[in-house]
Amino acid sequence: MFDKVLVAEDIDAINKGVLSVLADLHIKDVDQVQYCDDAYLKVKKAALDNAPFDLLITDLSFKSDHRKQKYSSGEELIQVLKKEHPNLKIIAYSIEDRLQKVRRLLNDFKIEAYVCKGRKGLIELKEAIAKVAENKTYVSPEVAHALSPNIDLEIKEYDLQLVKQLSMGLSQKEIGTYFNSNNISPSSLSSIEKNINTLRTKFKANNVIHLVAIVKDLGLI
Amino acid sequence: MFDKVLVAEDIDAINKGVLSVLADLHIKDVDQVQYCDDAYLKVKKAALDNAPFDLLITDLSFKSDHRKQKYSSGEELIQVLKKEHPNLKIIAYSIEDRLQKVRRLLNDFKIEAYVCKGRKGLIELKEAIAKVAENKTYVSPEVAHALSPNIDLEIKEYDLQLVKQLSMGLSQKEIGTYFNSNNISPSSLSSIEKNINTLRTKFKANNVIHLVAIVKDLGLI
DNA sequence: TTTTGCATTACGGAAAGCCGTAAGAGACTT
DNA sequence: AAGTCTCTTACGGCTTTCCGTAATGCAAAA
Repeated sequence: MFDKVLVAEDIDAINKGVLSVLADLHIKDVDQVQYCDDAYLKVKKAALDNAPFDLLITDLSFKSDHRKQKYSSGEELIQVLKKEHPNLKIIAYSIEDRLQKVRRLLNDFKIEAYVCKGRKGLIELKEAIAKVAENKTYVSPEVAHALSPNIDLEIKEYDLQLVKQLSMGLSQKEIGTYFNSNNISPSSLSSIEKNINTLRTKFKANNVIHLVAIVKDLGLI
Repeated sequence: MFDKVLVAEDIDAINKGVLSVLADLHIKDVDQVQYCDDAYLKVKKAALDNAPFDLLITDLSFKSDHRKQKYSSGEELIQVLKKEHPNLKIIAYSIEDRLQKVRRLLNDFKIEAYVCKGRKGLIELKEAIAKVAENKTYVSPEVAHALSPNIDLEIKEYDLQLVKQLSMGLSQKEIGTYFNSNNISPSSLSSIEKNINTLRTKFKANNVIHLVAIVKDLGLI
């Protein structure tokens, strides 16, 4: 089991819940922060002191407040820590259940576990900690299928860009010139029209406004 | 202080945090549910048994899962409980910090306190419980200015309807006939165009897509 | 090389949306 | 009663979007 664990989570109530789980597991050396930057600093400091953390349990989204932060999201924190401290194991503990995000964290950032905050989140978290301690990985059942290779419901990066630009108020012509100057292809008005049309039927949207609303509701942008 | 308290909150970690606060306050009789419907039933049952709850602490949004629910949000729960059990005091405990929502809960639904989940949420919750026990109200500092009378940034119900219909994919002409058949005035295409235009400048949107995206981001629809 | 398939681009007519102007309707003042 | 102000509606020209068709380019298959 782990000796030294850091918990990064802004909401104090959740923090308390996570700490209780660690207490259940008889992990003595537990530290806790409410800002990403603090997490980064604590990890750095512990490594310098030759007493590094074994495990980081972190939220993904942190409320912003008066304190200016270098790292404002758990994802940024994870990315930098995984690079600078590859031995640190990381469990993401988040309300987010979007498959694409889960996939990126697991496949690209190589985190050890992904646990969804939910009705049984703490139970799953406990299980995740045990698995990770055995050098295994863990993913909450709600999002476990994120890893199955045959999901084609995902929206491609290009389409995401497209809808995002639309949501930011650009006309289709403007998007074309924007894509063109940023070497994003295809960039012709015609292709953009065509792609938007495909997305519209894919998402069963009556028009572009509807499309953007749907995609926003799905949390894709 | 309160004798019998019910906590409605889907995420177990937060639930745990809230319960620890109630334990700190030496409140013995505490019950806890993870679904709105369960909260409703427990309150009903307790009232029938002549042992009603004094206080309900409830989240506003609940994750939906396999269990079909009659009440799917804390707001619906609050609305019905305040009507059927006017003596039950209610504290909303939510991540939501939109002023309009806070106002509606406090002014229209007459809840006793509104606490934002945040870095000091539990401390504020403790304070809120104490205040409410003294028949006072409490509002978290982050959203306290929701009650100040001079906020004119609010969007009127008509405009809300308008943007909502747009986000649902109706054309402006369709919205006109819809408004007409539902006795919402004005309903002419021209007026709808005009109102949309006003909203666009108000929210500094380049076009209607942009407008809907902005309004959705603000959580107004 | 030729063929085939797919993605990209071009174009043009129809529909929807944008915007300015102006006419009608209702309420309130003088 | 006439005037004023505001909200609503109507209309016309212009732009953007929509959608079908067709041409071009490119790469894998034959």
